[in-house]
Amino acid sequence: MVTMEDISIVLGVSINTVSKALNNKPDVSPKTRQKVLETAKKMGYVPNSLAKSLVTRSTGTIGIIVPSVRISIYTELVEAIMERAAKMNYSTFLAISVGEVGNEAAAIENLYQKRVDGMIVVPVDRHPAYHSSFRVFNLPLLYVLSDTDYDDSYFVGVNLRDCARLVTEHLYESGCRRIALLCSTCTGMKTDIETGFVETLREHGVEDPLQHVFQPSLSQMPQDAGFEVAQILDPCIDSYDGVVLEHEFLYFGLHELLDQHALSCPGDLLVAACAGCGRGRSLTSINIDPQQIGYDALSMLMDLIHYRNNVAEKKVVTAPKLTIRKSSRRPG
Amino acid sequence: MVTMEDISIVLGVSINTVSKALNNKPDVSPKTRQKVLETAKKMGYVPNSLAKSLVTRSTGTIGIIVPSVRISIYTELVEAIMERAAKMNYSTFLAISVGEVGNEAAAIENLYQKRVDGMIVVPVDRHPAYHSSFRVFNLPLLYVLSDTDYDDSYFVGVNLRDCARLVTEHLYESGCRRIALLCSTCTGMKTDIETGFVETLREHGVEDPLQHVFQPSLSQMPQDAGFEVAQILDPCIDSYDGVVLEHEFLYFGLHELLDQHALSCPGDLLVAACAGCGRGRSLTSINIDPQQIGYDALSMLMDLIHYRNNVAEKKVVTAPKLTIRKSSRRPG
DNA sequence: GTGAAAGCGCTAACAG
DNA sequence: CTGTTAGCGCTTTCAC
Repeated sequence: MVTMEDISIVLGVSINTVSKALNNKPDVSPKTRQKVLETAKKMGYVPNSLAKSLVTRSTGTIGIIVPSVRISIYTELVEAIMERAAKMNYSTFLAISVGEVGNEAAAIENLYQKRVDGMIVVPVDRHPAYHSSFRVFNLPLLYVLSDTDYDDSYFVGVNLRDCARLVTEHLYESGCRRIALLCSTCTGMKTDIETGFVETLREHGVEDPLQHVFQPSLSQMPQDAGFEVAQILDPCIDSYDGVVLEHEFLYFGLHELLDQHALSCPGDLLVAACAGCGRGRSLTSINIDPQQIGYDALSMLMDLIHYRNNVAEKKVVTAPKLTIRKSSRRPG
Repeated sequence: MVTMEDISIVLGVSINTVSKALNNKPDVSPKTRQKVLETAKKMGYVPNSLAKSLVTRSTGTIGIIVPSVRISIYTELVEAIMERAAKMNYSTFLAISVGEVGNEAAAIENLYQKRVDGMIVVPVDRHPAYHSSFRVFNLPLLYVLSDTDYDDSYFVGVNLRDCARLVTEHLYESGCRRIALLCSTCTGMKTDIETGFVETLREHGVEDPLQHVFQPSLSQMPQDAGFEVAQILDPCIDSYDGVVLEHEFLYFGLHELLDQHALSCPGDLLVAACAGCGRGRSLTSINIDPQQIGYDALSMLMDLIHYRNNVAEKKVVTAPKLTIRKSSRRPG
């Protein structure tokens, strides 16, 4: 491996003249710089950013932690963030929490060891244990999509509780009286959505709302979770006339179940999802724009990294917007 | 930030006793180790892996470069690799090439500066310029999914040219005589697939096979590319009785086009895709298992990292397997 | 068992 | 403009 020292020896200059030349610092004569640049290229020099970061205390990397990249919301979020970060010459560590707090915490610790300049995380629950340590690390941390209970935290996303309220209320208004909630457990969105759902049911006089919440026994992708939850729902599907989905992907399982029971979706049962990108589907859902959230999150993180605590607002929360589609429109 | 030195001062021991204790090295008395561990935790010590890596010359990170994470093959590939890598205590830098050689090369350079222990890349074309530099870097590099022209390269994936041949031949066997190929340009799979397609057409006596290849003017996601390509195909769709898709996602656009022309898919026109995971669709396609490829790739990379050039085989290429579904089955 | 010293590759003062 | 010195936080000899 060729180092700055190697170059300095070849050229008979000091090692830090090389450093200055290579880093476009002033205080170096044009011809020296020229020569350094040339021989560096000729010798195949590639800077060692470990060494550089060690002294500058900045690595030019950020960390992103999401429950999965196979769920479209997260996929798009990640790609949006990465695309912009790359343009700003930041590299990104990606980590997958699989919706488990343990993995999330481990990833956090790991990324801190790597001395990332900042982190964007989709938190799995509302009170991550590591939260407080970030102040002592003095490391910018940004929660995204679903917020935590800490009000000293930075956040970009939506209020999932409100999403659930809006969606559930919509089903009531559309005439549903017996509504179920289907959840997955690995998206980190369950808690808030359940809360909003339960509240709304209670406001409508339902006694024990929690019994209408269905979730898989194990942590699985929403696509798969949908099928398991459908099985749990199977014995009592007839007693419901409305279904709220935590995530649009859960629909795959439900759809199959409805088929088996010869139930039609907008006919016998209305369905609406709390979170979805809603591309090319006929499912009523809250429209979440992961790309926009990603962009906002990244620019906020960059502010945090560069100006520390001088950011305008700590929380950027988009108002939920319901897009009504076929799945919740009473035919006729 | 608390360092080993801080701990050593508090405990009145030498700094490298702390190092040994923290790293489970022998040559340290049980009680010293115990005390070090305790105070380290109490003081909130988190090792600085930059410093460690600088001396050990190993970072515990790998880099992955894919054209996009919004294309299911790559999504699953990435998630599979990351999941396993995390279990082996490797962190992963992810980079997106958007199917452009420039981005790919930039990402490579960047990751080398970060001194990753190895890289897995889905190459955008068959002769990446950076290839030769890897030997001088002595950095394990593994191409995945589609191979390059270098036979000193390590590779895990399929032979996309064979895939294209198999698919095209299948359409001929099913009775098609005028076959078109629809490509996207950002997946890094175009070249090989085009080659296989063109060869097969030529073998069947087609004079100028290239004129039956359709691709978008710009680099876009296959989903979107499908719509643009469909437009290009629009004037002459009637003259085809078979369509080969580079990627199953291109079907979205084609489907719309067929609708507009009141053409039915297995009826008037047969369709088959060269690459797809084929989940829940009725599209004939080569079944690629990105998860398996990811696993194989990672374990090969680990071998390269740990045992350098002593890996059993340089190329692991899975034979393409065609799954025939509704889209290419003549009705009746 | 433990400590002192050297050094990984680089940047950041400061002198000259 | 250029060179010298002193680290960044850690591991690695090698004495004791």
